[in-house]
Amino acid sequence: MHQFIEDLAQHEGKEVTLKGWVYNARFGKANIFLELRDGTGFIQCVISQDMVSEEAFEAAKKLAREAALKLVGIVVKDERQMGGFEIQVSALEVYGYSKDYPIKVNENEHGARFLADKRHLWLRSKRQWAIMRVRNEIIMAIHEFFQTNGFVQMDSPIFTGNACEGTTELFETDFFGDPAYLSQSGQLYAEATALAMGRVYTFGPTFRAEKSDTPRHLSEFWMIEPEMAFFDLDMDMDLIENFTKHIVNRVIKNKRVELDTLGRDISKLENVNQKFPRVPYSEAVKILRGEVEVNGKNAIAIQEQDIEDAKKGIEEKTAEIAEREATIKSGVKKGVRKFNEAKIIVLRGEIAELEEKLRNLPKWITSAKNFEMGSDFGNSDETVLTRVFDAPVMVYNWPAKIKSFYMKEVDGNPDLVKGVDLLAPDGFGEIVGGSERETDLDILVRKIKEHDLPMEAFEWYVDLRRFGSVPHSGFGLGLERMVRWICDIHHLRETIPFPRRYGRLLP
RNA sequence: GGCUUGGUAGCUCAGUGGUAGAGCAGUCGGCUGUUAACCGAUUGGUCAUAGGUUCGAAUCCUAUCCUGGCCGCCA
Repeated sequence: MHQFIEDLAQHEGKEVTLKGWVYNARFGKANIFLELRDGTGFIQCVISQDMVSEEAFEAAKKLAREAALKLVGIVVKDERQMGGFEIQVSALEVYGYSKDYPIKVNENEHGARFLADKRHLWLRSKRQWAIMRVRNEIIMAIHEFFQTNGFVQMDSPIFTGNACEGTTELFETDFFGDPAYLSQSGQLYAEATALAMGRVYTFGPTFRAEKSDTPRHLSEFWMIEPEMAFFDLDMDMDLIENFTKHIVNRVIKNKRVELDTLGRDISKLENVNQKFPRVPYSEAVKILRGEVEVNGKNAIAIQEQDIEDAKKGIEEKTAEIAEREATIKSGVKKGVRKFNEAKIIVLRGEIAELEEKLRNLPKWITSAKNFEMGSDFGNSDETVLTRVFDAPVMVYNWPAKIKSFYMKEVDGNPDLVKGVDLLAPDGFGEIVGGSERETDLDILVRKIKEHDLPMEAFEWYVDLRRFGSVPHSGFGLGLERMVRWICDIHHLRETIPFPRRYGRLLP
């Protein structure tokens, strides 16, 4: 039996056996410092020449990044270390050596393509480790929330015979000779199970065949879809708010080390602990256009300020590069030169990002200012809109024509439907989409026809309105989008172990 | 699908008409506690591919392929 790094505080001063991999190694004449990882954490292990056998020290000299080994040693308190402890090694045994490990300790020194090709190894990096641990915590928080609130998990099928909402492109497969499609949503099935079980949720993979090559899309992702009988839109929004708060607070409580590793500003996450603003679509449009301010903040003005900040940033960074280049040319020691050269590369990268911003922001402002009442928010519109809030914001009562057929009409205003989107702050955009469902048989049938959907494929769904139709609501959460927001990650490809997206099927 | 940035050593990049460069990784040596360790030395490149302009092309032009980013479609 061996111990795990995350439990070492319980073993202070005692001997432990650890099994893991060398994350990084530093070699001195009489001391070798191994940063060991075992999946539960990272810890520095010191191998001193006079504390281990000659054979063991010789074996340790040959270790390189990602070599696998067992080691025995004493847990020693050391304030300099990240976890507060280190291991003074007394014995070690190598399982497998490793040579020329391709991924650097600082993974930022690699391009996206290179890392994607090495995903099977990239997952061993500290940053990826932290993301996957947060992802797991989010999954646990989701199950905990529903399981302790009377919900039953009811899986929806992955093979389906029809396009559920009739819009998105699906992956077609062969089901004993008939065409079958990989599920793009479990919602319609969740409605059926909710009317059987009361309150349910699905938790499963979802597939979309759109050729969307963006930071916010995957071809295969995980979706959670609760559905509740006897629930209206207001209750749905309450649930979305409580659910989101529960997840974020549990991650903050249990995954602090991982969030710190990711450099996540936790105070921003703590902003969820306030009432989420609830804004009708029509009001959101006015905010987006800059016609209405929120807490003294104007959406358009914030973007214009961003442009000025970006320009200023480019000037400052350009000046700093010139200064550092002059320092290098003036003839300095190698260490100083190297330091400055590394800084210059980082600065150039930052300038490239700011220039990208300068190319985009004017387009975003134009899009926001000229936004037409009745159309759907684009990605940049969501970013601009959410900048005036510091908590997630719920936009509700949407135009019927841009939402799905199953959403319930707003009483007295059939042009609007009782849908709600939860938009995360800081430009992370839509995380949750939900609605109160249409309960009236005749209206639902009319809408299916209006959307040109094949009635025969929806007969079973319409049955739900024939036999004890009740008000019911639900929502869908994209798991990876939640991970992305909580971890503050730019691209969804880092939020799932093996991302499947347009142009990427391996590894 | 549209717009756009790039392709130079295993990795990340500089070089923009005149002899192919740096850091990291690798290899060798040094160093009594290192934190992306440090110090010294060293290996490594048909400058994406094809064609063109030129006395001379990594650099200019054309085409093709690949890549990063933004938008659209959406969770």
